[in-house]
Amino acid sequence: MCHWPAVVVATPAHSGMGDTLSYRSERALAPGTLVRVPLGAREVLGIVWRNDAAPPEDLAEGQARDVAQVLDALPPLDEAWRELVGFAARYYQRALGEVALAALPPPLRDLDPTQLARRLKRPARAEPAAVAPDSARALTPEQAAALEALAAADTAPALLFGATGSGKTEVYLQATERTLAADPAAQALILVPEINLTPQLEERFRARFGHDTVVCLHSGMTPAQRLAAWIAAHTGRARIVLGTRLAVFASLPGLRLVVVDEEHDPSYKSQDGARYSARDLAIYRGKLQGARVLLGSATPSLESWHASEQGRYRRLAMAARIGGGALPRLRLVDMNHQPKGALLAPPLLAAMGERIARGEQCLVLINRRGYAPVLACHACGWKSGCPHCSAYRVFHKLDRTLRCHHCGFTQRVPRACPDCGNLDIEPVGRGTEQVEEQLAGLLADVHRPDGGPVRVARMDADTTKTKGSLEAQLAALHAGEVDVLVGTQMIAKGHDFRRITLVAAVQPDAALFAADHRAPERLFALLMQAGGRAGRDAAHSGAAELWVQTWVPEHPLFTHLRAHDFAGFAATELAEREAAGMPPFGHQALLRADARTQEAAQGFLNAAAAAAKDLPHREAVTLFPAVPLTIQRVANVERAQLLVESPSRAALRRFLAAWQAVLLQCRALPEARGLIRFAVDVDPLSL
DNA sequence: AGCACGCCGACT
DNA sequence: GTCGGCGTGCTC
Repeated sequence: MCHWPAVVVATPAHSGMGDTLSYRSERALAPGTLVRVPLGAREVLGIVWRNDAAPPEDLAEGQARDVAQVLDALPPLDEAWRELVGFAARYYQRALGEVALAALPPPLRDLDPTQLARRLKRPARAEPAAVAPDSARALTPEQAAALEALAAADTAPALLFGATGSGKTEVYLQATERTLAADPAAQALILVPEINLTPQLEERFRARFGHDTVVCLHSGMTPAQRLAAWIAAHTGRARIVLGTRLAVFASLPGLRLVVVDEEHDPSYKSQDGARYSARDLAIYRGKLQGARVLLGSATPSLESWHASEQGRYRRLAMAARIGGGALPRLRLVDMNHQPKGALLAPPLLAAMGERIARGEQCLVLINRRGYAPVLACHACGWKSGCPHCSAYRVFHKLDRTLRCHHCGFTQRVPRACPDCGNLDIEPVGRGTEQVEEQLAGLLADVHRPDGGPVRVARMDADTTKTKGSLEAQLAALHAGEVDVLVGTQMIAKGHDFRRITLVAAVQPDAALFAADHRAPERLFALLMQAGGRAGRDAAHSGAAELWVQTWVPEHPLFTHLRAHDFAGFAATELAEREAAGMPPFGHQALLRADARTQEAAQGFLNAAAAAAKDLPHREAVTLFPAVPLTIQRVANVERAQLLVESPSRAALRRFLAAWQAVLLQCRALPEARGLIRFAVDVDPLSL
């Protein structure tokens, strides 16, 4: 008796192969079983998707090869997991095999059954479950109400709309606690947007639930750590998985609760490979597996907010800060009335000086790292363009380099203008390095309570790239060794800074006029989040301020920000979206192309549009002409995209599915000569 | 995606 | 004369 398992292996959609490959096996293999199968000259990891009684008809006699090995030390991946992966592949227009294999921890790919068995036998590290005494268990009335609502029979996803400092984390902890207590096999998945945010949450969860109950899953872990964590989740030994977007694919047979913290954060959308949204998949997974889904944010995505307005999600609001502290007061600085060229306006500097003199801390936010975004020659007009990208190289003064932030191309700063030899080349615009450098001088007259000079520190991707440096810098801040912290948006996120009473956004205006329709939404979230860093200590919160320097103080975004009125802001934005047929009222996908030349990229896209003429649901979608990306060339690759819109999500998905085969044919067309790759981005975050 | 096979430039 | 550049094609 012979079986014909249909096996999924790692083949991208571009391979033009079917979803599964048929192999031969002596044994019946349950769906979800991991196997090693021959593929060409290699032997690769595969997942049994079905167990067929006969080989497919189109497979010539004797063409099927034998399953090489069965990794049966591992329980098969359950049906819910396979359905999640299948859905993600269909929805995001990628090959099933690519999504399925990418969802497994990388080391699993080259482990034979013996090695795997050894890994499984390895006992869990016996570290003491240091359950710390818990000080934060007392709930505010709003937290208690949110937890009660979450426990109700209604299984619709819940949107925890909680102000910064309202205690969302405690709600996550107690929701998890209740979930685990209700069922000895229950598991919980906690998603956070950034690796940086896992350590502090990990600590809180481990303190409450014990060390071995919790495992982390994110791309910053070593392959061996990831494998161990994945196995612990898959076998049920770990009951809480805490991780970034890739953790949404963790195998969790007992999943009963999914938390998506800061659900509005764009990091949940993958930008390469299958471009999935971990937040959206978490919702789907919850439905699939009968798990509660809890989305948390002080500034929800307009998609989630809209769903909660319609009643598809339950909205649980927590407006009050723990300890009754007030949210920071908005201070807008109209830059039209400030001295020309001022980096920080005098009133802002004065306010910072007062705070520092009182022993309080300030945060200065500027969303550009480096010293200046461009270096320019005023004699001939030369600018520090990148030879490989259509972007400027950023001037980094500390190491005297010009660095392209897109392709990484780095050179020493030229002594003179490379074009005309003029010695007088100057930085244009400002970045974190410059703000840090100048602040020391601007605050020279200010003294700390102990009489010492003001201490300014900078935190951005450049100062935190070595391991442990982020932690060290945060520790220094907590210890009060820093009076002013200058940084990019990484300092706005999540971290709990007790003694900060003033947060300043130095030049946020660019986002107000960006072509990207989501830019205001992101700016609002960033400013709310940044402001939320101030006044977390209730004793100081009365005086907490969020300063924003702007050339357009009359912008409606600021009116809503001043009132901490997210609902008002969302209503305005949603009205605009509705009028324009944009998400969440309409649905979008992008077809993106990378090529040697812009002509080839656009040639492919336009040919693909033309070839879509007779496809199903073509009349339900709008195809726009191909256009170059804002940054048209990166690392000598030309980039273009084509927008697809439809009022119907289902029609869009079906159209895209039918289009896939056509796209493969279009790459062979003469007008696509020079095409390097293409990809479909469903529900893109930026156009 | 890998990994083969396959046809044209600078090296031991 | 070979090593190796990446173009094209295949993988049950």
